[in-house]
Amino acid sequence: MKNTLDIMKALSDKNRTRIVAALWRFDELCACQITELLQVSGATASRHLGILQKNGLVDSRKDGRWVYYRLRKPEGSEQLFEWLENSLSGAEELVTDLQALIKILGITREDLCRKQRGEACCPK
Amino acid sequence: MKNTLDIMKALSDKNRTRIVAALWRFDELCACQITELLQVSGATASRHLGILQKNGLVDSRKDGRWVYYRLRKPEGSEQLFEWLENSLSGAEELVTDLQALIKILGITREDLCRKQRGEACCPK
DNA sequence: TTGACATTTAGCTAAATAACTAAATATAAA
DNA sequence: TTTATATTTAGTTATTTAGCTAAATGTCAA
Repeated sequence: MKNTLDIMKALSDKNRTRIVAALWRFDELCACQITELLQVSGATASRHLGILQKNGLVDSRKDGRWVYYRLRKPEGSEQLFEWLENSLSGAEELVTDLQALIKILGITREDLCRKQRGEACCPK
Repeated sequence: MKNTLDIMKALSDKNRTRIVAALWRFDELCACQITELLQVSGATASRHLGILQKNGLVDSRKDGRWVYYRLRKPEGSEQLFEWLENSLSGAEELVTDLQALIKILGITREDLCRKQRGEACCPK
């Protein structure tokens, strides 16, 4: 029972659902791209990713200084994700996120991270 | 998106999930029976029922002094509930709840409510 | 009409959680 | 090796939420 509740709790936060939805569209995203998408501090993004990972909803892969995340549907959660995907289809926030992600992916990771430190540098 | 998150939030509380599971077994239960099952104050049970109702997960029917609740699956939530039912099947807490409910349903509502006021009166 | 009583609402407290900043860790480049 | 930097962890604060008690509401029965 605890596990069931934990999975729902992990998914019932707006920022974490936005992460999941982003990973539906783009197979793999790095922490800094997700930080940029959510417009929160890196530490906050990291915590949300940690909660998703702890509950088996994402996997991470370290590549040098970057950590990449991708979705992982826990055993037996197919129906939950089908519902979630249907239920969220067309959600305004996620359409906006998709557009933002396209821009974010057009920036090199180096520039993106520089941007996050506040040094003006990137194409808008 | 808000509605999707609200439904998951409503379901990711242990006591509220116990209410939903109880209503899977027994079509209709009154507030005092749910209060007895959860072993919380009447006000707390009422609040949980209110949250479920606000999010369209239960319906209520008033009969004199008693209010009866039954499940209502919101449009398009079939997969969510299928997952929830599978995911919770065999959960220890719910097996215990089922046994408790059988006893609770064996007590008249009058005695039950007297029991809740602390006056020793009921068969254990 | 009055009193009893099931349920809900209001107001409070304690615990959980999301956000931040700063420090720690780990990797790459100079 | 030293410096820069991507991510995580620690520590703090603010918000949310679950629980309680007490008061309010609505219904039944005397």
